[in-house]
Amino acid sequence: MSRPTIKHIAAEAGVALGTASRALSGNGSVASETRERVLAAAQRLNYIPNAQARSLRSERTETIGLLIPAVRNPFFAELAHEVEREARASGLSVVLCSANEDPELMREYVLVLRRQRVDGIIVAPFSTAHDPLLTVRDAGIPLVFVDRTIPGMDVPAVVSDTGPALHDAVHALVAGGAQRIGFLSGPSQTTTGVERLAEFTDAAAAAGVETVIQHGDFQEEAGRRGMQALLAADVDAVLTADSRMTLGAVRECLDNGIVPAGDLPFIGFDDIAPFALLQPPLPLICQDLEGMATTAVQLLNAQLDGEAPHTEHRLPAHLRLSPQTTTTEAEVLRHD
Amino acid sequence: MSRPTIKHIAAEAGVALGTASRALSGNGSVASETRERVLAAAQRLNYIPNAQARSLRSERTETIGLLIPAVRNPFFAELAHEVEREARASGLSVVLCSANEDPELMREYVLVLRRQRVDGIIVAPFSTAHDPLLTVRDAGIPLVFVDRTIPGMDVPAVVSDTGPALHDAVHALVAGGAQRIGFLSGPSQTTTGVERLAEFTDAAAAAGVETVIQHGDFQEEAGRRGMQALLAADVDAVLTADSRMTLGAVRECLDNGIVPAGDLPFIGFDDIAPFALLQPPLPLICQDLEGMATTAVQLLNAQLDGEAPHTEHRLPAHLRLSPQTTTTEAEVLRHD
DNA sequence: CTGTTAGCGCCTTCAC
DNA sequence: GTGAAGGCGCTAACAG
Repeated sequence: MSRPTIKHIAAEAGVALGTASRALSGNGSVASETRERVLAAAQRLNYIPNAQARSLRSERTETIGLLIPAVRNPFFAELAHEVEREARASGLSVVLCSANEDPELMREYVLVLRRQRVDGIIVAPFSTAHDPLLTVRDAGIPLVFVDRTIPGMDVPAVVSDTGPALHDAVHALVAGGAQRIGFLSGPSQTTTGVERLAEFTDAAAAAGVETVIQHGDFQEEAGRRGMQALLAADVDAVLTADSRMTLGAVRECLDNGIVPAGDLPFIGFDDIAPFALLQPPLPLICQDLEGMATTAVQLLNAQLDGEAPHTEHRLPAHLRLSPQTTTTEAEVLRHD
Repeated sequence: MSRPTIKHIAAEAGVALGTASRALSGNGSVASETRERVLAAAQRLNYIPNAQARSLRSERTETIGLLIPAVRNPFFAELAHEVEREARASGLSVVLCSANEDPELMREYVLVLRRQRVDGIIVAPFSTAHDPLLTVRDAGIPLVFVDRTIPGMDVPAVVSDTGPALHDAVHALVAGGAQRIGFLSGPSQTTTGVERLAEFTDAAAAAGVETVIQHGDFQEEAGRRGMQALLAADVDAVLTADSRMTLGAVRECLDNGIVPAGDLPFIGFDDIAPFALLQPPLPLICQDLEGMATTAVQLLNAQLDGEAPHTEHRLPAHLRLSPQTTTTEAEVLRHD
């Protein structure tokens, strides 16, 4: 037989279709004895409700979309994991769309999500092609930005507050004797790129230390090139602004026989798995991924409940000098 | 206004609902002039078809499920990426379910996928609790195993053929002077655990080299413990059977001041990003992830087309001595 | 409390 | 080539 429907189980239980529906969904009142019979029938026939049909009626799919640049990027894999966990806690399923850093693909995925009538979308915006997201917002589909935001789009966003951590990092490097810090910055088209650069230059100015800035596009290759340039510019310490570029910079160092944080003072960005293999441990600026995911899902849920949450939420990042260092130690260091 | 439906665009174009449907879906014949009008109306109203309603009729969601132990595991993140790419090429969307290594969660996700009426499921089985998968198969839902298989379940599977690569690896270690090879093996409840162990012991016997075997559960912690034991057992070379345990073993080595493949001959498993940061480069047994993903989607598509594909597909893995080494070099080595 | 009925948005016969 | 009508599985609103 084809998949059993509510009709089948109603017949099996000897009740009307509507009664079976009420018994199964829990909405509306059913005599407990009747409900038992219906549930038993459902069990017997291995009934599994059809989510399509249900959402056709209810205008709700209990499904959200998560749009990220790439699952292969450990930072976003981790984010996806946390978002999924948090969404499940609210009874939401997640359709994960990994756009492979391709704006065209992103446009396509937005369409897929809209066709699937997801209840809302959490997106880590990575392209400068914003029009698909504008369309989503204008269609009234609940939207949340995570990791990055798009200025002027008036969409709730959850991002990291990296200022204090970058400040701590600069001071830690200076305390270690740095006089000329190289900074691998993200692209100036992104909010994170702009902010972190400003935060770094502020901290460096305050500490009275010389700086060399290299811009990149948040990709590993840019990290390599940037690192080459920094080495050529003869910096005596390095600070980075995202995980991919850190990866590239580290590899570039290693290829040149330089051990990051060993031969050259180095503070990286994001606590992703690869860095755990470095010897000595790489000091890192760590974002609160779990908090970001939790907040993002909450912001989406708030919109699903008809609220209009504040536009920007900032979660503190912190400097971690070694895997054993606690936040407290970093705090102490900050207040030196 | 709420989201436009076919009815709205039919009205806008001044045709009947059925005609609009035909024009939009391309099924059935419509005068080209009429089609133009309908398409224009759809464009004007920003019409986006409702996938739920469509699949309610068509009994097809054009969506497949991908069930993996964890996205945070780079091997599976990579697999997810490749599956998604290949699925998209066949016009299928992927619902990614990352079960966080939890059998209970896996059971839950299977239910979600069935409620969503996905057309089929690709799963990397990781639990010994097979009953949810049995239920899927018995319900006649197309199913494909990837990475691992479950003996006796008669489900098409695509796995790696690691025999030749493990053989090469043993020979490479012996050629390097190894006399007592430690092997970090997976659990004996998994096909990959059993097979790779057998392949290793065969190769070791053929090479006449002593072996020390440590079993683990494919988790990083097991890799650490296993490595401790191997060090205590005084092995002079190490070979591993999966990426997670390799990670753990490498970290354990580093924590003890031993450089894998530097101080101690070491061949790891799977070409995941973290290993790229190791100095010297870690020799690796590399699986053909792209091939596995492609084949898995093909096997699923074949079932969707009513075919009954062969049960087991094996794709060759190969030994890569360094990132620059080509397959050819490894081939040469094998035929020594 | 339960049965009946009317759609949700779409596709697909059937007539014309 | 086009219009009208029925139904996919389900929920909700209304009678009884």
